[in-house]
Amino acid sequence: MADITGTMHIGELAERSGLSLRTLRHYDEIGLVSASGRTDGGFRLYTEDDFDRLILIRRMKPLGFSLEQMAELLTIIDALSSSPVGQSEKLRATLDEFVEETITRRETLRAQLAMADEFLDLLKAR
Amino acid sequence: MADITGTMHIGELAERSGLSLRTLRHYDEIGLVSASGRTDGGFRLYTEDDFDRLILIRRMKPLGFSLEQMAELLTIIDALSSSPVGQSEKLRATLDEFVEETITRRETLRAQLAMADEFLDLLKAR
DNA sequence: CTCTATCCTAACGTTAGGGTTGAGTTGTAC
DNA sequence: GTACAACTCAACCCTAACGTTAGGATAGAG
Repeated sequence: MADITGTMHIGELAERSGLSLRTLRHYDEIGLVSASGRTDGGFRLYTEDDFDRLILIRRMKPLGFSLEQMAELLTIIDALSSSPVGQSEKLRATLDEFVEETITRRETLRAQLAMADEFLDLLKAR
Repeated sequence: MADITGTMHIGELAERSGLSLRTLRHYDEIGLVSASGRTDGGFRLYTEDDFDRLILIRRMKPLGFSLEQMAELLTIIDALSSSPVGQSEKLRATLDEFVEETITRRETLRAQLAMADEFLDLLKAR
């Protein structure tokens, strides 16, 4: 095995993250969260960092970002945290755009919640 | 023409409902909101009632029901409002199930909103 | 070894529409 | 009455984000 200590198979990651096996394989396929390694037999091996990435993604999902956008955002965050202390204006600008987008989408979510309540009242009135 | 007074073409309905032409045609195709008539030339004709149905659907959408489920619910509501005053236990039971489901989904929406806020905090902390 | 749970890839299916094409329809303008 | 712009039609292909088989291979306990 590629014995990186503290790795898990896809099943454990699925259970811990609450995402389906299919979803995890899909994320691996498109490169959103790739398995950090493989066993000799071909089983995906995931690390604790992979888990963290997934949690981030799960929090992003309700906002309706595409998987591609999420990948982009993760790339930016990674790059920012390992950048030579300064000199990353473009990254920060893009990050700020993301923050703006997120605020907008959050507002949409709030509006949807309101609509849901209206709808519930309507249903109950029957 | 099939001159039912107070009808509109698909374009007007689209504008008033905020839904796309494609969406309206799709809803017609699957029978979710069918045009109440057609011109001799084949243009869809929609009534004010069709508009009301659409508004209801728009309110349901954020809850994540499938179009099929929405169709079912609309059928139930229609049947209930035109039933022989009593005798509609099954319908009412199904309606109650819908209300339950709606409450659950509303809760999910609320949780997602919370996740969105967590995510925003996370982003801003960078 | 063998058994069972878990994992693999490959590939087609699904939902809710978006976009395009080429042809027909409406209603206004003359 | 005819021209014509604006609108509409059906039919098609396309997309994202998985779900769903199907048929095999692997892991690790006994």
